[in-house]
Amino acid sequence: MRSKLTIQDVARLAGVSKATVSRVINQKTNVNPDTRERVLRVINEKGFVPSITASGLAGKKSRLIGVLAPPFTSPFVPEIMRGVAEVMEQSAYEMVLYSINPQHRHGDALDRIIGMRLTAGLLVILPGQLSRHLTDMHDHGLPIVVIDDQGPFIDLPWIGIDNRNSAYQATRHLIKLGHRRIAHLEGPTSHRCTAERYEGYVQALLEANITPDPRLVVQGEFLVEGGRACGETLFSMSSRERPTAIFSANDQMAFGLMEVAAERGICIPDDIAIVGFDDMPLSAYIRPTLTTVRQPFYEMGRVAIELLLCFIDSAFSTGEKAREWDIPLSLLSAIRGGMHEPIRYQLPTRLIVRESCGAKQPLPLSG
Amino acid sequence: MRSKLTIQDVARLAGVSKATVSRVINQKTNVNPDTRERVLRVINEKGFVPSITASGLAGKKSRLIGVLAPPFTSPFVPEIMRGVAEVMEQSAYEMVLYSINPQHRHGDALDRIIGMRLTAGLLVILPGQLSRHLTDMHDHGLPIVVIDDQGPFIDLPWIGIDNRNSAYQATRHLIKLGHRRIAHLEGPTSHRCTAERYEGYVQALLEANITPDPRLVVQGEFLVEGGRACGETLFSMSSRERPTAIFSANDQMAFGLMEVAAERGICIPDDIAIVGFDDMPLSAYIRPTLTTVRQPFYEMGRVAIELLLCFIDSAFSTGEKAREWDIPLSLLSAIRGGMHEPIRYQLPTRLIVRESCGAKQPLPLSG
DNA sequence: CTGTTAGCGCATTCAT
DNA sequence: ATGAATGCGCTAACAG
Repeated sequence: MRSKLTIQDVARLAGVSKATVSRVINQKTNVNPDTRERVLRVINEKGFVPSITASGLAGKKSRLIGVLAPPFTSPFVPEIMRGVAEVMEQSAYEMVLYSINPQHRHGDALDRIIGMRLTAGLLVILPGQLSRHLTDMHDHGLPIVVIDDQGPFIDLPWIGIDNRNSAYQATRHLIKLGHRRIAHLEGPTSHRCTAERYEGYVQALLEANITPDPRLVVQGEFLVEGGRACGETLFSMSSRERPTAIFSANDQMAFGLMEVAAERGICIPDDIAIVGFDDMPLSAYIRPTLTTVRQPFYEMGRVAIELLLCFIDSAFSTGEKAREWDIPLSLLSAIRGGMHEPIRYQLPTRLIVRESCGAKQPLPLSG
Repeated sequence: MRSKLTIQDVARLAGVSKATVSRVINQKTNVNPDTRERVLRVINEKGFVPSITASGLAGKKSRLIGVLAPPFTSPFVPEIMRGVAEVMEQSAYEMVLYSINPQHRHGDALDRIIGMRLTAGLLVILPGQLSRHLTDMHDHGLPIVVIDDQGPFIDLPWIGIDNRNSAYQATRHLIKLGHRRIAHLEGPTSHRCTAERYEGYVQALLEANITPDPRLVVQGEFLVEGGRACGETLFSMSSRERPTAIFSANDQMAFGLMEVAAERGICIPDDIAIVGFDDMPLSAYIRPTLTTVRQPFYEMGRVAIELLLCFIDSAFSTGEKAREWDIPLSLLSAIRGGMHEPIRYQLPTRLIVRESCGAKQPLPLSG
């Protein structure tokens, strides 16, 4: 193994000064092409890798990106992280991972993280409510991008989906299949997406001249158990009142619903049609397979981290096009132009039609 | 947001020297309790957090732990990471995450990671074969702990399970249920665990005076698709030759098996009993629920990171150029507790009995 | 016990 | 276009 080299060593071997080596490393233009070549050869031959620590200290900028995420066992986190990791690999940054339990207060942890000034920016993946700390940090210049399910109502650069419209499409699908008595499993009120998905549901009903029936809207906590409870309630209704279809605000609750249905001998989709939300890995495997709204988690991760790197770069350099991202021009100009409207990017969802709703084949979402 | 403080500021506010502040921060004992108290008060009041970057540079030791992991979408990674993250939260270290695609050659990535000397140690989660780089690094003093499925045959501190015995127990369970024609779905030969699990399978057969039938051993690549192919093969056998039970070397292939069974109207467990390996989240939900060997992924993560922190601490506490690569042999053996045998922890697995094997209730593993 | 001094490896002025 | 000098925030040696 090569023993560790410093810029000093490279400078000596290449017959130049440390400053010149530093210039080459940092892609400065004011270097003689000849000299550059010589330095680069030494660097490659010896396998020199600059110390990220020292350069961070000296340059007053870090090459680490902090990622705050809930425990990986949350069903959607792995997919988001896959997108994040792929982009990070291509970048010059490394990722520092902070696992945050959303149940606990994370103010302290945040303080520690920010206070350390270890990272050049923060990607925050947080379901549920957001800490006020984050807005403070952002206002003071720390680049932050948030992925959450709260909808575009926060004051930070935000990546998410259009919950309202997605729910609208899901419900509309059921209506187009002929259902009139459509129930809705809400999530907890603490999540803003709960209200949005509910609104989309109601909107679809109204458009079809169906009067929303409050008895058909029941609430769970986004967990299987809550779905079970709701199932017990709904399936106990008299056959005249019982819904013929259910739109669940997430897949997990739909699973609970399906369990209860199986136990009671209620056939899906013949007796009851079900549509979920999220498209978890399990949803394609459970029997019957679950029709659901797919959230583009992988893309959300990619876009979020790309946006964050954008911020960081433009914070460092004076906005010269540092890289080419597939981010809409409007967004880029917003970033660079220093506009004061918050940046919000809603990624498109897609209705994945499977067995649980009784449709024999996928229908176009916009149909 | 508090503006950034340095040790300098704290020193001034507390009326002591920078060195003293540093001593307090680093829990040195040679500080007057009174002085310590005063410094700590200032630190807390002002919310001072030392720069991990600067201290890393000056102290020649990093407070970052590198974690090399395959993409999070690998089914077992999230659980391992949960264990890792929980331990990290309690420690003074931060985690730098490197996502490594096991398909690609990861030598380059490793070089970059190691060369950067960013991290004080490495936790490596790698299915499949291990890079030789890692052993080199370790021999030169970089603390490393490996979690993999290769069995205890590598020269690095290792956390894993007893594949052979686990497979033995799984097969034995099927035998105790009365099965004599038991097939085995192997994994790819590139994984050492494949051979081990096969050995455990054969051993159980032999102990029960069952002659292993080579036609009943088929191979997949640990993926659902491979399981499907194996299913086609096995279920096409004549009723006299067809196995009555199958032990699959992992759950994913068992899923493929179950799909084919469903398509052919073969009933699990009445027509065929199935046991898997891993206990993936899906395994408890798929119908029928899958009997399988549970790998303690969460615990593996915990134990691995704890062991690694142990190494790192003991490397630091000996004080002598602990982070240099050309570490004295004496120190290396000290890290290993003076023993020269490599450190290997095999965590216990557990057979989770569910519906797919036909047993009506859990049987004790040791029964 | 505590203050002083000297770097850690690099980026960034200044000079030239 | 290049080299010399200064300092990032902190730890570690050495004195007192």
